[in-house]
Amino acid sequence: MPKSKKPQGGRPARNFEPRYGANKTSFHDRHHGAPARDDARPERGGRADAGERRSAPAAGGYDRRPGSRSAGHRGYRPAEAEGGAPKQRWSAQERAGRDEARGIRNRAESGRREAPHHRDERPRRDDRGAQRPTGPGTYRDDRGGQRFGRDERPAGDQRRGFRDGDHRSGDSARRDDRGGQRFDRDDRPRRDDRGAAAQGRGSADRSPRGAGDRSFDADRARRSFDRDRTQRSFDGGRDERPRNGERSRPVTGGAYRTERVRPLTSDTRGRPAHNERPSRNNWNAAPSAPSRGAKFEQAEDVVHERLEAQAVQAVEVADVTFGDLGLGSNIVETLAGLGAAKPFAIQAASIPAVLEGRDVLARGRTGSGKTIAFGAPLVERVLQSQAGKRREFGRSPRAIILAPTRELALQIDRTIQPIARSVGLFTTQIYGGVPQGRQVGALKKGVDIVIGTPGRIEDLINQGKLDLSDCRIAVLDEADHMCELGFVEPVQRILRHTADGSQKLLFSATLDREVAALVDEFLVEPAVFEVAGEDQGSSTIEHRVLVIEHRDKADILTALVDREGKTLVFARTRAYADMLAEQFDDAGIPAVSLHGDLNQAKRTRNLERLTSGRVNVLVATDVAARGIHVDDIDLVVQADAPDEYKTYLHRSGRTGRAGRTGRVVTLITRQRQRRMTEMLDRAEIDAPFENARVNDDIIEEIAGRVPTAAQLTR
DNA sequence: AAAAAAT
Repeated sequence: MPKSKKPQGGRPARNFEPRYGANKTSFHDRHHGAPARDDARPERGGRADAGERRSAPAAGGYDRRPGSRSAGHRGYRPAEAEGGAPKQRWSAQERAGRDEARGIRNRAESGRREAPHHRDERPRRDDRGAQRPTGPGTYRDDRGGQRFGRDERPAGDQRRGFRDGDHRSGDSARRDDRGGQRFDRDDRPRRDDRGAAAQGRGSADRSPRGAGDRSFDADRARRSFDRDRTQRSFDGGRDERPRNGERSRPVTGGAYRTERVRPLTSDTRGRPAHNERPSRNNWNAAPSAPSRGAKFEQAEDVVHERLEAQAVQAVEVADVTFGDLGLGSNIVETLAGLGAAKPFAIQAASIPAVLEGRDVLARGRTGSGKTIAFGAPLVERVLQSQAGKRREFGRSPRAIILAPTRELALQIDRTIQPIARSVGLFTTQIYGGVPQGRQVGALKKGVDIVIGTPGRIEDLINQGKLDLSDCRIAVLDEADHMCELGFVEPVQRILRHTADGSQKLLFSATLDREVAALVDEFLVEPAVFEVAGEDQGSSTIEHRVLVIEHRDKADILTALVDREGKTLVFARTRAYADMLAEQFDDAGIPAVSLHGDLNQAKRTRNLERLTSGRVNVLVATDVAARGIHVDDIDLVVQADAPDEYKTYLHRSGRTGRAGRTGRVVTLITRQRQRRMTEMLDRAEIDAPFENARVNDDIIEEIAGRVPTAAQLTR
């Protein structure tokens, strides 16, 4: 797409959502199907505000618009861009997503064991097919299901009004409004764009798969075509894979199709908590789905069968190489240099799918190699899409990777940059807390892959300094987290700036229905992967819970971190993190903290101090809970127990990475035992609860200090 | 409560 239409017409039009008519109408509609509680939401104010602004852009908009109004000044944006103001009223889609996410969280936190009728207050969920009498097919269905049964919603809900029928009607309506120049895309917006990216530019010859690549892209288009035609019948008809128990887990993500990497073992554990756990089981409902165009079905099924067979025999996995998966030799070499000689399971599963151009949802537990799983094929694909083209000065990015924290964005770049550079592509980090200058400078020179956090990325988009219109791949790392309340809206807006039909990759160790809002709007027939057998039995992390007296807490913590290896301590608040770091320091144990109250320089430096081993103790808030990889943290201490099982999983996942051993200890008081039990149950973690006082041997043991060694080190 | 933009 020509760059020229970007800053002016293109982006604002893209943002504008004519589907719902005038603001007044949507406001009315908002009330129509929405329960009263909606009115109490704080977001409402913001939304209404945004809507107002948008309705009178020329008048009221300026005082709030950032940046200069005269050309040549920093932050200048042409007035026409006003229509593309970032803040908008919530679309039905967004609200659906928000409710979705909120519902999941609420259930996770409070209602897991509640009776099913609990959900009846949430009609949208129910008719998602969860309780549909049609049987397991409802769950299995990867088309209607994946779209969350848009055909099934009760009439009258505005949300459904938009979703009813082919979702493309909504898409094209929006496109129509953007102006005539986009009509050329209307018939096959998503697929064709993607196909063009790979096909039109000589990708196939470069691909190790050769001509196969071309057919895969064609396959994408065909599949989507098939889906459009046959969605209805799939909705009701494909019951061929009834899985026991699926109907009893209505809440979970059964709507997604899952292509298993290997047979699931955790499935059989039969924990009661599974009922309400929005993860694992339903993601594994079926190995591979014969749901696409029949012609290509077979080829793809073969691929998955192969993976499955290999995975069953763990030994056979070792036979797959990155090259086999479709990555070029430069990339393979670089991966080897990064220490990834052979693909991990999640990588073996997702790399081919990404290379095909499919949207992918993937869950692999912490430390299982997700970054490479999306990063390596992403680079390959960007490369293919540019094959034969000159890398122009000032070209706009072809891929974007979003992460929830700056440290994670940095870390992802550290992994992906060498891969990209090995094939002549450039990456840049775009995150807040640092001056824009360098980032903007890099963008001006031309960057192929952008890695960053939502705030700054959106900021630069709005300043007209980042153009995502040519961005054909978008990755959300920690996708479920990115779909949480404060995150999802900017993420959605950013994704809307990417090219029509851009490929979407969602990765997380705890991927669940929380991503529904995004999946619904942005993904087309995603492949869904998880690595089977990722239960505690196969984990290398040992979990323990210490039940302590509150007055002992400080001393016990100090005793726990007074040890040889690297220790990561999690605190609930920034202030407490600071306090603990200081306390440890005062006790002669060098420690630093990591949290959002620190400036970015300190954040980076403190994390680096742990990585480099200059300190062995880092006290962090949940800013460090997800994704952060420090090689050899062998003890994670939760000074405050987390509230959410997902947080527990991510925090504890800072240790025991890539098969190494690690230990997690959580401190709780007696009063918290019950909550803790429930949370561990959701996390599917067995951990002994042990009473501990300040000088108990158990603390020495957990710290890894046998008494004698302790004496030696003192 | 934390995180994510800058002001």
